[in-house]
Amino acid sequence: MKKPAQQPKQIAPRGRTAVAKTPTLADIAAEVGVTKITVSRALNTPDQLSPATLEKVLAAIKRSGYTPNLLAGSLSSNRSKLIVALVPSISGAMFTATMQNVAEHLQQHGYQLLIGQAGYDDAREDALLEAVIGRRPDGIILTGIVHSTQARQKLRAARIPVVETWDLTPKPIDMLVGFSHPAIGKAAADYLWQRGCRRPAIISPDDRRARLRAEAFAAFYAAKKIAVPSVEAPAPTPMGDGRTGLAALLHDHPRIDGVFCGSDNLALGALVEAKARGIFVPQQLKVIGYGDQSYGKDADPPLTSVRIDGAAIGRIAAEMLMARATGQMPKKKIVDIGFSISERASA
Amino acid sequence: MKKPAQQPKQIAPRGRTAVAKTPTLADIAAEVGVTKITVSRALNTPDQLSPATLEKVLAAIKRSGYTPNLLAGSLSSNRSKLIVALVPSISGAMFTATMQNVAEHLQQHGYQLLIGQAGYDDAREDALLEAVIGRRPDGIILTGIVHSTQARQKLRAARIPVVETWDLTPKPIDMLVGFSHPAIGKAAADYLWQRGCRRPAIISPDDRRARLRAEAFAAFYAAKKIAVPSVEAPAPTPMGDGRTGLAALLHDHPRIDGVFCGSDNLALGALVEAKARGIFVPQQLKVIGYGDQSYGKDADPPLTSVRIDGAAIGRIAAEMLMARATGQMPKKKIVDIGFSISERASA
DNA sequence: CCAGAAAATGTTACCGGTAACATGAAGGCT
DNA sequence: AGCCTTCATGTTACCGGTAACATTTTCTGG
Repeated sequence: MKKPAQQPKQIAPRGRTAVAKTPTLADIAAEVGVTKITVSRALNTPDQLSPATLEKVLAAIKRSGYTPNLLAGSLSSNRSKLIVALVPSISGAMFTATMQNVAEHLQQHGYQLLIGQAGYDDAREDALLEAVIGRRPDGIILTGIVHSTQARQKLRAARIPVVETWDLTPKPIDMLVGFSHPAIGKAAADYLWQRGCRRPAIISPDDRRARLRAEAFAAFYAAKKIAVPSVEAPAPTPMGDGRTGLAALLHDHPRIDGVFCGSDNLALGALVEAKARGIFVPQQLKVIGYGDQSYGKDADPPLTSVRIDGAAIGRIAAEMLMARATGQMPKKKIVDIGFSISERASA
Repeated sequence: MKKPAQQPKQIAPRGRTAVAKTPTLADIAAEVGVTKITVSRALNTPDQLSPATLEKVLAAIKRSGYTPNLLAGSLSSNRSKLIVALVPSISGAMFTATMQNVAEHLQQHGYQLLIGQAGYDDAREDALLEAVIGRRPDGIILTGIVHSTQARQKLRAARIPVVETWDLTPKPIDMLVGFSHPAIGKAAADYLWQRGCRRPAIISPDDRRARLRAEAFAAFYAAKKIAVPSVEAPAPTPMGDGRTGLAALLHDHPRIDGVFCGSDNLALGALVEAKARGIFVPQQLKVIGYGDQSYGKDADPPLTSVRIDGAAIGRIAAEMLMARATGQMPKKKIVDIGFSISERASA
C-alpha cells in the first residue's frame, strides 16, 4: 500500500496543488523508503549509492515516468546546464553551421542548447535578452554585438558568461569570436578592383553588419574617386530581391561592371537577372556574394563568394563557454577568425 | 542548546553564496523599505500598488540592473511563460515560416519561444525531450510525430500541452496540426501520371516523412505495374545531392521521364543536372519538388512544387497552446491543413 | 464621525530540488 | 578489541520567487 489517502477528506489540498500533480523526488523517495537526497544522488552521482539502493530507486523512477524538475534543480544549485543562443533569424543558413557545432560540443559536456530568434530589431532583442537572462542559463551566445547599453549592463550584472559572435569590437561584454565586416568590404572591393571593375555597385541586406561591409566597400572606391551606387533589401533577403536589385541598379546605371552582394541569395538573384538580360558574367559584369553557401557552387556561373568559417565560430564559442563552466578563463577572450574569398567563375 | 563551541568563522557567507551575487527581490525590497511581495507586484501587477511606492520600487530596480529569476518564479507559480519548439534541423527553410509565426503569436500573449534542434535521430530526440520537459515549459511544439513510446509516456506524464506538427496520426499525444505525407506522394504521382509520365523516379531525403511521401508515390505507380527507381540523400539535402542523384538515376535508367524530389533543393539540383546534360525540362523530363520555397520561382524553368502552408501550421499551433494556457480546450485537437501543388513550368 | 468596503501592503508557507555538514555502518590495521 | 577511514544515507537550511490569506490604511457615504 502506498496511498496514504486514508485521511477523512484532506480538504482541497491548498488550491496551489488542486489538480493531479506530476511526481516529485519526494514521491519517489517515499515509495522506495529513502529520503529525497538519495533519489537525487541516484540521478546525479549514482556511484555514491549502494548498488541495491540505486537499482530500487531507478526502478521506481522508471515506473512513475518521473522527470526531474530542472527549474528547482537549477535554482538550488545555481547551475542550469543550459546555453541559450540568440540569432537574428532562424532561416539564415549562415548561422546553421555555427549552431550545429555549438550544439554538438555542448552535448558532449552534458549541456543543452536552446535557440532564440531575436529578429533584426533592437527593441525586441532587448526584451528577449531580458527573458533569457531571467532563466539563468550557464552561458549566452549572441549573434552580433549587442548595442543597447542597457542590455549590455544587464548582461554584465547577471554575471553570465557571454560570447558575442560574427562581429568584432575592441570592448566585448565578455568574450568574442568573430571577424571584421569592414575588412570584408574592403577585401571584396580590392578583389574587384584588381580584376578591372571601375564602375561597381552594391546590393545589400539592410542589417547592421551588411551595412558595415557595404560602407567599407564604397569607401575603398571613394578613395579612388569612384562613387558606388547601392540598393538595400529587407533582412531575410530572398533571391528575388537580387533580381529586382540588379534591375534597379541597371536602370539608373546601365554601365556598372561589378556587383558586391551582401548575401549569396542576392548574388544568385543577380546572376539570374543578368542571364535574363543577356549580360555575360563575369566578362561584362562580375558578381561576388557573401556567405559561400554550398549552392553557390552549382550556380551558373559558379559564384565567387566571401567565405566565413561558421563552424569554427561555433566550435570556439562552445569551447570558451565550457572553459568558463569549469572555472577557467579561456586563453583568449577575443578571437578573430578572419575570412577568405572563394574564387569561382562569377568574378 | 546546540554546539557549545561557537565557531568564529562567521566570515565567508556559506560557500553557496561565496562570490558576489546578482541582486534579488529581497535586496531591492530592503533598499526601498518594503517587502519582497511588493517588489514582485511592482513587476507583475503594478496597478495593485500606490503610484508612490511603484515609482520608488521601479527606480531601485532600474538602478540595480536587477533581472527577475524566472527559475524561481516559474517554480513557485507553476507557469513559465515559455514554449519550446523542437525542429529536426535549424537549417530546414521549411520550418522557418512556422517558427516565425509561432514566435509572433506567442509574443502577443507574453510568451517566449525557444527552439531546440533535435536532429533526425531518435535517441537524441529522446534526450533533448527529457531536458526540455525538465524545464517545465507551458507548451511544447514538436515537428513530426514522436515515435519512442517512452518519450510519449513522459510527455503525457508531464501534463504539458503538446502540439505535434507537420505530420498526421490518429492518436496524437495531445494536439496536432499537420497533413498527410502519403497523400502528397499520391497526389504528386497522380499529377505526373496525368501529364504523361510513365517512367518516373524519386530522389528523396532519408528522413521518415520524406520516405512516407516517396513510398506513396511508388505505390501509386506500382498499382499500374510500373516500378519506380529511387535514390536517397542524407537529411539536410543540398542542391548538389539533386545533381548527383539525377546523374545516378540516369546512369541506371536513361529513359526516365519524371522525377519526384523530396525537397526543393534536390529538385533544383536535378534541374541543373538536366540542363548540363542538355535534357529539356519539362518536355523530356518533368521535375516536381516539395516545399515550394521562394527560390523555386526563380529557377529555370520555374519549379513545380508541393506547397505546405507552414505559416498556418505555426499560427494554429500557437493558438492551440494559448487556448490551453487560458484553461480552454481548442475547438479541434486535430487539424489537417492539407497541401496544394504550385504548378509552374518544370512539370 | 464612524462603520464598512476598497486599496495597499504584509505574513506565512510553500514550489522541488541541492549544498554542506552530520551520522551510522562496515572495513582495515595495529 | 579499539580507533580511524571510507562508504552510504540522512538532516537541515536554503535557492528566489509567488499563492493565499491576513492586516493595516484610505476612502465612502449616511
